[in-house]
Amino acid sequence: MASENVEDYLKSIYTLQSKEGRVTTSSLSERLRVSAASVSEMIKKLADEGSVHHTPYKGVALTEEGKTRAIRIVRRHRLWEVFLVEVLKYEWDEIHEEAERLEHITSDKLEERLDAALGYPTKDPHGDVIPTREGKVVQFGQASLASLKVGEQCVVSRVSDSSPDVLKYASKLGITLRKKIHIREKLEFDGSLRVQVEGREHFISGKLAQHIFVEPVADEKRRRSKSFKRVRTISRGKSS
Amino acid sequence: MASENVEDYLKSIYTLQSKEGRVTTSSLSERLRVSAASVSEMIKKLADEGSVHHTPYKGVALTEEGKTRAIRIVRRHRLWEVFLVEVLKYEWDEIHEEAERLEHITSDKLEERLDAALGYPTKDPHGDVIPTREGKVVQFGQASLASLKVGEQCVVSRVSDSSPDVLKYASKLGITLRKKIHIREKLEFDGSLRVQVEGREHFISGKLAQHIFVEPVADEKRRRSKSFKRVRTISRGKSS
DNA sequence: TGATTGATTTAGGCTAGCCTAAATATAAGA
DNA sequence: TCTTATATTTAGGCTAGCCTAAATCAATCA
Repeated sequence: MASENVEDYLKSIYTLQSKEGRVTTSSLSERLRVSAASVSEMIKKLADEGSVHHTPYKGVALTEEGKTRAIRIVRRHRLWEVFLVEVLKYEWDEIHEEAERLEHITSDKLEERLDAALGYPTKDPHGDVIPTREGKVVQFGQASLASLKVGEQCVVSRVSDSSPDVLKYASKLGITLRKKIHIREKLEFDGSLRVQVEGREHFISGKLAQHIFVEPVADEKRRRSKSFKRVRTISRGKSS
Repeated sequence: MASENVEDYLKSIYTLQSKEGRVTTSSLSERLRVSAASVSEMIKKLADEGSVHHTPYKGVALTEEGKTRAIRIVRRHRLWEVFLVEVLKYEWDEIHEEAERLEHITSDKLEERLDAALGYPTKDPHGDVIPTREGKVVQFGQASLASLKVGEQCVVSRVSDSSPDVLKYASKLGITLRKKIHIREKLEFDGSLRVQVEGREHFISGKLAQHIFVEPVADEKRRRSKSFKRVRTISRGKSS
């Protein structure tokens, strides 16, 4: 496979592409903590090898091949995260760095065996979907907790893994996957919330609420029948 | 920690030191498949940072610090090997390469958790001793199968992991850890043996016999007492 | 429109490790 | 002892990725 550095670029491009649409030299520079000049060089290299399309001064986009490679790395990352939590008893805020290293040295066989040993999980410990080996990413629509109104109830389906501190704090409040949340109060001017989780009440800033994603409370029976948005499959075609 | 390359050098020096005593530029060059010139450069670097003693034109030896680091890597390598066999169901001839990569990206915490999850194993799947976290390597004396005489019996305690082919062949003959072997015949001129294992007889070359290490047959009773609370399969609470 | 500003790319350098070829040290044999 | 063969080291180069500084492009605003 490719070098670790190349893999990191591909993965970052993939993530930024899904999250923001456009991927620029500077966004990559910031994300990878590398100078814009270095990014520019690497982009040229990636374009030469056919992993990205590059329009100078405009931005990059993954080619089909680049996207496939990126998704594969994301898959490995998330499988390792499941392993770290389920088998090695890590907390969900401790796993990112470890998975970041493990993903790059994972052979096809190792990926396969790990997947099997874990029971073919479909989500990582933060609730992010684990792409299939074929590169299919089945993303269920999710609403941010920040979008709910007073009186509504919901169930936590994902917490953004962008910051370990957020994760740590969320779990301290009892906000972990599959927990039920009631919105008790909402301050419109700053988006902050008073919520109830497991019988306890907490105040949550609008900022934090944006990192927490939820689904409607479902009956045990027909759990998957509803979601706030449409179920959607991001496959090889368009992202986001 | 150090770079992957430095770690590989330290580990190789450690292994060669244990096996042959003296460690030369050329032996490292051969083992690491790198030119002698490159080895010479790296040795200078390692000497400068205090990991090895170097007498130009004579050879290298690990300092205490270098040895500690090398043993730590060996420990990680062997823990991963146990993991690959016990948890991911690899065969013992498939694990070396994977462990070779995993060992370099293993944080202290990961090492600790892995060790715990595996039930603090003391030997890897080939029978090699796993150094403790403090760097203690408890090596029990072992005789090579090649040193036994006709009529003797023994129990397999280790099989050299220097070649996957040897491992594969050995397991095909039923020669795996803790198996009992009877020496039925020995040809002195080439050291080859006729042995009985699990009721079947096989011919074994002297060369192969040198890769198989054995202990005297022990009482059934005493052997059982080892703790076996290892993770053999992964049982998980919830699978998202 | 044309100047300014910010983003991007190019130029020129650095390091870690690798290489081959050349120089040098040791050891072994005449 | 002297010569020769072999092992080791040094010299000089290469690549991948990183950097800063300088040059260039594009987009916006006067």
